[in-house]
Amino acid sequence: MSNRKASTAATISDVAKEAGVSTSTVSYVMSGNRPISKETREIVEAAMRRLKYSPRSSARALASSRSNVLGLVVPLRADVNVGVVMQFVTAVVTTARTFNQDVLLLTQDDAGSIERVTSQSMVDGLVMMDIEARDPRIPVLAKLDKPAVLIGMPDDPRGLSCVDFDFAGASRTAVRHLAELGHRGIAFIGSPPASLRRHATYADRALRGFEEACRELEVTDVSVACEANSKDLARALEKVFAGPEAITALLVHNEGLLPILRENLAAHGRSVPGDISVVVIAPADVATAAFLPWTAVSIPAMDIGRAAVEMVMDRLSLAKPAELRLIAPSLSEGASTAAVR
Amino acid sequence: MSNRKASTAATISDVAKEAGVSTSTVSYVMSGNRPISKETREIVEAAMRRLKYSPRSSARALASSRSNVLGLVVPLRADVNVGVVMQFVTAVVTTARTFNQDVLLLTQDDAGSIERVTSQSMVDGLVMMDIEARDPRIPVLAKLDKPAVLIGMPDDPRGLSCVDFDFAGASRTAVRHLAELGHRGIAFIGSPPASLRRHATYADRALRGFEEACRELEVTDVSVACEANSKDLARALEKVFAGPEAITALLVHNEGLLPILRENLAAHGRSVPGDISVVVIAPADVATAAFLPWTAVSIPAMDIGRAAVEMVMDRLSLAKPAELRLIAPSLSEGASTAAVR
DNA sequence: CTGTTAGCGCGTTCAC
DNA sequence: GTGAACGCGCTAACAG
Repeated sequence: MSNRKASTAATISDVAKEAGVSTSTVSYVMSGNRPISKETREIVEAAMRRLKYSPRSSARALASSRSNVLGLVVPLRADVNVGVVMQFVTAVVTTARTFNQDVLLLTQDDAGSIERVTSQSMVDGLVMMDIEARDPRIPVLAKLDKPAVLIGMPDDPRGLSCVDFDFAGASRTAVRHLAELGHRGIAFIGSPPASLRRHATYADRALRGFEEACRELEVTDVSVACEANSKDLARALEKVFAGPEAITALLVHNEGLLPILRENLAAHGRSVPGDISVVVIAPADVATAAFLPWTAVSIPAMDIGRAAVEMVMDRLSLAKPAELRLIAPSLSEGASTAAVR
Repeated sequence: MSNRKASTAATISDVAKEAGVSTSTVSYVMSGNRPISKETREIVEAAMRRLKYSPRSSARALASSRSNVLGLVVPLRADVNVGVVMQFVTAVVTTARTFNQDVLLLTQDDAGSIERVTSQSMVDGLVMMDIEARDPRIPVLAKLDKPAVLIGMPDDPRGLSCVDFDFAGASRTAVRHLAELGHRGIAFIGSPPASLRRHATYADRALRGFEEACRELEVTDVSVACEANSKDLARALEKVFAGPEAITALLVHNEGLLPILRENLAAHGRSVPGDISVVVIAPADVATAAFLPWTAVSIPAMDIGRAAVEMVMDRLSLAKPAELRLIAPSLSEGASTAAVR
């Protein structure tokens, strides 16, 4: 019986003694790696409960060469959107728990953290956010013996798994929707200049998709990068409306502008959607939380984060080969688009 | 010499062989727990480099009963500000690295995650954000054998270490500043109702500090909770300005409102600071990133996060007793306050 | 002082 | 269902 002073945490051999079996039996009960008779299993489980046993993760990791931890590299750049980042992080952590994995948080600027956690076997795999077109970390990751999944689509994935929202398709969907409403001049208000300069893949691809769609549909297009503040938005709109083109619609790919967009358009004498239609590319909750919901192509942060974790786990457990996955866009109509008049 | 095919990662005994010493010597070279002659040390270090040795963290953790990982519990509530959360997270991760610790990310809603990671010894200590006045997790934490630090000040810390910004003092500082400018009617626009309802300690304390300061200084006060969106802000301002009191200043403790505050005040026919003075309680970068910088009592997220980690490490390494630490507020004048006219 | 020997920490898994 | 080797690094005790 349980007559021990739990002065120190119970170990597997404490449980074995308490249950009157060997430690290997206890281990097999926990892992299920071998069939154990129902009676024995119940005795062991009761002993574990009585001793409040829980295995030391370090011992387990040492013996099994598995940490059950995933590394997640998050960006801390001023030009990325904290809201979107948090959504991804939440999705990754939540999904990881589903696979009985925990998440170690690594920051972009902590150079060498990737090598560190992987060479010390602190993590079984990695998920990386905010990938650039020619990201210098990709060769590093490709050499590792641990699976890595990129959230983003670099030019050359080097055999790494990648998953991302189809930002180009999102732009195309938005342009097509606006074109069908009769708009023949559309402006793209995009990511901050910094994001474009470093070729963050979401920024690049949304812009390219926009330009291609406009060319195909013979729509006049303007595009302008914009920081997430009122001052820069004013400058951007200035540029958009000062041009010779008659702009009657906007595609906005910059979540931080949404709270101030309507007012700034009003300052230019344009009401939404009466004078100008607006489609945004943003997480669904942000798009609908506005005073009037925006017509939006939503960034499915949860789906992307989930897919990223699934892909790491696939490579880990099933030794699946690398894959590229793009998540299809879908447009939901809000109160910010109307037929051109 | 290094004539081994690095088919599998090097271990400490590989290094020992390569250097012609015993494994304990290698260990002491790494830990510095005992003096090693310069020559030996250099031989060992060279061997480590040649074999690209890095110790398995699980083996190290098993032997030393230290994981070198801190758990960080972050809130994912809709009513907390993602920007502030990210700042804390960044501060905690950055500071943790300073102590050679990594950070495991736990989410609030993952019930039992605290017990799980501590009973499995996955973490050496915990940092918890978003504490409520009578937080149900506090008794749980107090029973653990791992040190925990709360970011927030609960009613009864039960011997846990706590650190927070002095929100009450922040409100007092702001009210005093406004009173000195001659304002005799001040409105407090606070956290979302949800935060107040669950008594998030920052929300409660900022409000209480405001009310006390107004009473002391004999200033007329109104206070209203507010969600971070335009619609609710409109309602809140309605309430503030419809009352019988002559309100000439606002104290805003809700970061999410800042991008839309100026426009909404304009809609009420009030310009800042001509008709109404505004002080905000917000992270410094948010307050200064606005079109015109706000007069602000800044939330020093970096300082708080750093202090939290330092306090966990103190308790871990130095076995220091629990302490309560409040970080003093300081007001920086921006372009949103002026003498009453 | 400097280096070594030996045992430990705790699960996992293969051979019987 | 069990015994025992194993994974890998730490450190107390001991020897030169």
